[in-house]
Amino acid sequence: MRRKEGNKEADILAAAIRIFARDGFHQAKILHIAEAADVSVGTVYLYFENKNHLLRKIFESLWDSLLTRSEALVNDPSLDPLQKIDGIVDVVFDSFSQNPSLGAVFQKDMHLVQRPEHPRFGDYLNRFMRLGEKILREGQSRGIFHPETDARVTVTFIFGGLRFSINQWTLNPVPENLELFRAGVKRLLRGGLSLV
Amino acid sequence: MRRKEGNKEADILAAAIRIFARDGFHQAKILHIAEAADVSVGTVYLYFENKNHLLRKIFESLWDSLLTRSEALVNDPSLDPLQKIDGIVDVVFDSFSQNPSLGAVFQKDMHLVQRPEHPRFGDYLNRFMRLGEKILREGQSRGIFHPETDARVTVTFIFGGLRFSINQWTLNPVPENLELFRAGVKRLLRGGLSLV
DNA sequence: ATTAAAAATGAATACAAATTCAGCTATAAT
DNA sequence: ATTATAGCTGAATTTGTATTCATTTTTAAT
Repeated sequence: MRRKEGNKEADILAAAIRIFARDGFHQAKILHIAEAADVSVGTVYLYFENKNHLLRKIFESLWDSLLTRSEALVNDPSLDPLQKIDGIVDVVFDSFSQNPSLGAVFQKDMHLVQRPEHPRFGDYLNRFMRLGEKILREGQSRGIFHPETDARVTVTFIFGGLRFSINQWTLNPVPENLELFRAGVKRLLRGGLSLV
Repeated sequence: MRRKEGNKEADILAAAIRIFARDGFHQAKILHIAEAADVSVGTVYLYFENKNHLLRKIFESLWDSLLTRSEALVNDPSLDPLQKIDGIVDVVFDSFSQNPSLGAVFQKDMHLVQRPEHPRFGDYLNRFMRLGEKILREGQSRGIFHPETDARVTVTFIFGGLRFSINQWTLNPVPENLELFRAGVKRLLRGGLSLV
């Protein structure tokens, strides 16, 4: 028998993230992913059924990580709602800080898996949104958030803002800039623009 | 000679927006666009060089409209910075209220034209962002916006939030929901989440 | 009525790239 | 040393669809 050397599955997945980030899913060529992973084209198909599965795997593990961390945060009774909002911002930024390419894929290609034929991915997003809404409603019922805030609308806006911010950061992914985004977003969410 | 009947160019463009919105640019078939526009495949190529040009035309006219209206708003001396922020929100929502499909394309396919080989589209986005930053800095120098707000970061977040909000609205594009988004976003931007 | 040429058609073509698979390679077991 | 077989390769195949263009249709002018 022959033994597998290294971890080709992980190498291919990491390469796919880089190539999808650079070229976008549909422009990305399997040959380029194979080259970036230092394997042959055929090997990509030994580990992944096809190109679409590659993308789905990327989003599955991303959502798993985002949801696991966010759920822990939301259910932590030692945190107040404002700390939970900051925590969600941290969860999202920290999920991409070590892998800017993943952030670019998250922005550019999420809609490719979010289709009626793959309800799983719609569920992921809904679960994430519901966590956000839960924080907002908790803050409202405790009297520390504006009562007239529409939770659904606000969470949608925040999700879009975070996602695009991450994508813009990936254009020049230096850690200092991510910290600027992190602080700026928290500031805006807490207090808004207006001084009064 | 034969005379053109109707306005096929406009019909094709409108059909392309619908099909791109439904299927995404790369999944969309020229045949489906032709059918939706009630013309033949060949006719699409009489009016547009190729599929990419179709997408570029959509974004060109969208950006022209967004920038023209936003520039007028930002340069209106009768408005204070907070009114200008509300105005930008209105400009964006109003640009899609009559055509939800355009909103879906704006979210899903913008990155396809935003590439180094088409600097024009990078410029459009930059111009739009600079208008937003101008409003924020004006508000800060007038002492009505938080001085520690980072204009670039904040504008990026707002842009992403608006774009994703529009896209979520297009999933169920009833006017009442758009008004919920409009009011909710303005509320959040003005005062943030926290009551204190 | 006939004609000229613009407008429109859609079957045929071209082509890019995803996917396959027959053959090759490396290694664990004997 | 030999063998069996899992792991890997990449040229050849298949597939899907964008694009072309020879042909047909329409209508304005004569």
